[in-house]
Amino acid sequence: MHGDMIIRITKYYRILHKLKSLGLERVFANNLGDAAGVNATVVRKDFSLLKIIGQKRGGYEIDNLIASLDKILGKDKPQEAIIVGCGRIGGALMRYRGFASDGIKIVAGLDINTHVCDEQECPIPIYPLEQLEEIVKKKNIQVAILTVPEQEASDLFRRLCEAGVRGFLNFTPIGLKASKDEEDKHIIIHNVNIALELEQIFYELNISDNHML
Amino acid sequence: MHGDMIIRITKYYRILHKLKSLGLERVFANNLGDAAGVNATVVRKDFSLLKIIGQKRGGYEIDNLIASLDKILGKDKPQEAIIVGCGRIGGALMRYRGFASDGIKIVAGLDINTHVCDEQECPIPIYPLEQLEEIVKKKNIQVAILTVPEQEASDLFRRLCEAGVRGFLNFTPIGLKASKDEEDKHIIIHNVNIALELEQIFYELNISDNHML
DNA sequence: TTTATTAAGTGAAACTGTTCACATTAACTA
DNA sequence: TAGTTAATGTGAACAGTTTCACTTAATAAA
Ligand SMILES: NC(=O)c1ccc[n+]([C@@H]2O[C@H](COP(=O)([O-])OP(=O)(O)OC[C@H]3O[C@@H](n4cnc5c(N)ncnc54)[C@H](O)[C@@H]3O)[C@@H](O)[C@H]2O)c1
Ligand SMILES: NC(=O)c1ccc[n+]([C@@H]2O[C@H](COP(=O)([O-])OP(=O)(O)OC[C@H]3O[C@@H](n4cnc5c(N)ncnc54)[C@H](O)[C@@H]3O)[C@@H](O)[C@H]2O)c1
Repeated sequence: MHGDMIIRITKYYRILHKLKSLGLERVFANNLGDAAGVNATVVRKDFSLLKIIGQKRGGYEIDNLIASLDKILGKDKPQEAIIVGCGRIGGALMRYRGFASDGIKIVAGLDINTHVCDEQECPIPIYPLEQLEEIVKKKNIQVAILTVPEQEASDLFRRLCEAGVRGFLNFTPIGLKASKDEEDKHIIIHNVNIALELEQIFYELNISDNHML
Repeated sequence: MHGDMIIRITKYYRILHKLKSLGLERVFANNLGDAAGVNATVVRKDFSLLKIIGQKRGGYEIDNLIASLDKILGKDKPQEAIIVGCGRIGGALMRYRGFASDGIKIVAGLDINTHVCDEQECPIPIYPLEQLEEIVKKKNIQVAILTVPEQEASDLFRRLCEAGVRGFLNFTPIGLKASKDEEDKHIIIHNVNIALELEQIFYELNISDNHML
């Protein structure tokens, strides 16, 4: 898969929905490119690789395009996730309303302390950790957000894999890695390492300073 | 700059500190590679490009290596940042203790509502938004974490640039982009888009499902 | 000493993703 | 109907990274 293509596709997807809501029916690679901040040829190349075809001189039909991208992005199936560890960031994510507009739904939280979130402001139920396997199975959960203390991370990762979770958004600084066994199951792990992002920013500023003098 | 090199360097850096604390004095590209999950030649190539030299057959001196990386990562200068928007995620970040171990310090929060954080649990002062320019200048702030509602994002971005901030960690879903004018000032923007990460995970799961059948 | 071994160092090949240049086709124009 | 234009579609050149294969230097052993 081509590097940043996924990111571009999600951008196209968002833009297409906006254009559709504006009443447009077709779109040109050029406009889509402008809106996504990439060159028109990139758009065409992406679609070409994805076997999405447009009409010579007529651009792409937005409805068709959205339907194709729906399928490619997996939006034709429910996109549900659980949050494991409902502390500071976990809690913030539980209360975040912005996921719905992307079709993503947080269906449950798991924590050793189920009183971390008061019912009123947090509409998603929090269950005790013991019910993890039960909930994953009953709700057929594929994706988990991991926001537990770092020393708990790898144990819970194993346990979630075991229970059938295949996608992870890991906020702990632990670099989770799928074992040989898990690799076969195609476990997907995305790490969000906030401290690392900050380090990189400082690094890049540092470089550009050094280059200037 | 070579793509993932920065990320690898920060990994080496962490590992080196751990090895040092274990009492080791020298390290081989091989061991460093194992610990960082990359091949030994990658380590050597990275160091070669960074003009870091080791000793044939003797490996690299950890102290020298750390000193070099300190410089490259900008750790020889104070790494201070402010948080703009001390709500759910902003607040979580303010209360996070994990940055200190990477040498990063959050020195202030800015918010339109300064009562969002009670003094006891949050040791970092929160100032009213009006004092933004004053604080940036007085404390010579280079980096800001942006965790405001998305409709405020681009205005505040401009304002922070204007005040002299050059590095941004943006948690809003708005894709901030430096204007021509700002480009010359070498503004660094890192976007953390949590919804996008989730979308990508679902997408990748979807692909691997499609490939299997 | 001489030889063998170990690990750093590096130019070049291989690979990956992006950009370019141009062929293709549909629609419009005269 | 022939010619022009506006867009898609794509093989190939290009650029950036990673990996490979080999050279070099330092140390240890014989
Ligand atoms: N808060 C931040 O700004 C921030 C920034 C970067 C990284 N992180 C990382 O994110 C993770 C969470 O950070 P936080 O600040 O939200 O911590 P936190 O202590 O506020 O939250 C952790 C939560 O996990 C729960 N928990 C503990 N053990 C558990 C277990 N075995 N199973 C399920 N739940 C369990 C706790 O009850 C708590 O609610 C940490 O690994 C931290 O390093 C946090
Ligand atoms: N919470 C999440 O899990 C989550 C996930 C993904 C993205 N985001 C994004 O992060 C941003 C913050 O989200 P949140 O959930 O923390 O929101 P929030 O409403 O809890 O926090 C926003 C904070 O910004 C302050 N604020 C408002 N206008 C301001 C201004 N002009 N200047 C300074 N401060 C101002 C508010 O007082 C509030 O404290 C949003 O853009 C959101 O889309 C949040």
